Amino acid sequence: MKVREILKENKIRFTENREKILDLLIKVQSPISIKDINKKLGKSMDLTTIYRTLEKFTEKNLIYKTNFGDTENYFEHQKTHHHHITCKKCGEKEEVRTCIDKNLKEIKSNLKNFSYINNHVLEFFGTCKKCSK
Amino acid sequence: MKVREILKENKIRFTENREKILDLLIKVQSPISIKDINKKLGKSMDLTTIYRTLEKFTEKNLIYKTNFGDTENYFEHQKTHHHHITCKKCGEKEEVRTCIDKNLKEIKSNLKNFSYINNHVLEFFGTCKKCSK
DNA sequence: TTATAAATGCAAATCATTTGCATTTAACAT
DNA sequence: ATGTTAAATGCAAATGATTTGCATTTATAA
Repeated sequence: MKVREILKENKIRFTENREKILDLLIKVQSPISIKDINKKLGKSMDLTTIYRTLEKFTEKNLIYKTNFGDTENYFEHQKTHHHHITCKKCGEKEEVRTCIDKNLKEIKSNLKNFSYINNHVLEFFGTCKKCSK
Repeated sequence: MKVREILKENKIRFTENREKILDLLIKVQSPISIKDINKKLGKSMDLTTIYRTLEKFTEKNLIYKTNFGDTENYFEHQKTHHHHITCKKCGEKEEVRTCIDKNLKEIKSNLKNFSYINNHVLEFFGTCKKCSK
């Protein structure tokens, strides 16, 4: 699906900047920081715009916003929902196809003060094989 | 168990500051920000010390470090492992006793480049009943 | 009791993120 | 096609959490 349509479906006004950013995220298919988005786009737009755009995409659940324990946040477009495990020593990452979704119904039914779950952030941390030698 | 023993077990040198911080976290049993720790301790120690202490406790898995989508990080001592759901509108929180632990073996067995999982961060977001009226 | 590595406090620096505001632009109605 | 208007953008400056360097203090083990 074209970015133009995705934005329309989600009631997000189409702009060149948003197209560039979403195109990039769809292509990359892995978590990327604001700084790196900026670099990859040849610093063609203001950092502020990137911040605001990603915030909007995240609100609409178009992308997954996460954090790997370091200072900056990461954003990812996911064709299929998944999470990651990050090596605490070298930062290497691997996809984790978890099945927490299977538990969602049960989790929901146990909630007292919430009517529904919008999204969740799940990250694993460990030591990769290289670093544990 | 006394803080003194906990620290010893985890090979963390005992100090008055660490005792105060861990005592507080054990008492509170809910996520608390650095600022609030500072307040609750009557600003009796430097913020830097709190940062460094919490980092150390987190490394040793004595406490759970997390983030609820806002600017600051939160730290929690958990008698029984759990997570939270946070209302996107008002920030209200509720405990979520998830069963992701049940999935850990399966997750581990699917990892290619990791020898083990050290810890995980899981947070849910949604709308609380009050706010969804 | 002493030696020593580690912890602390303080001040200053860092760095991701946010804000205000003037300007530009996409979307929609005319 | 054009004008209107709310929303998006860029820029500069502010914010605020977190980190760093360094001199001083303190807990631990010989």
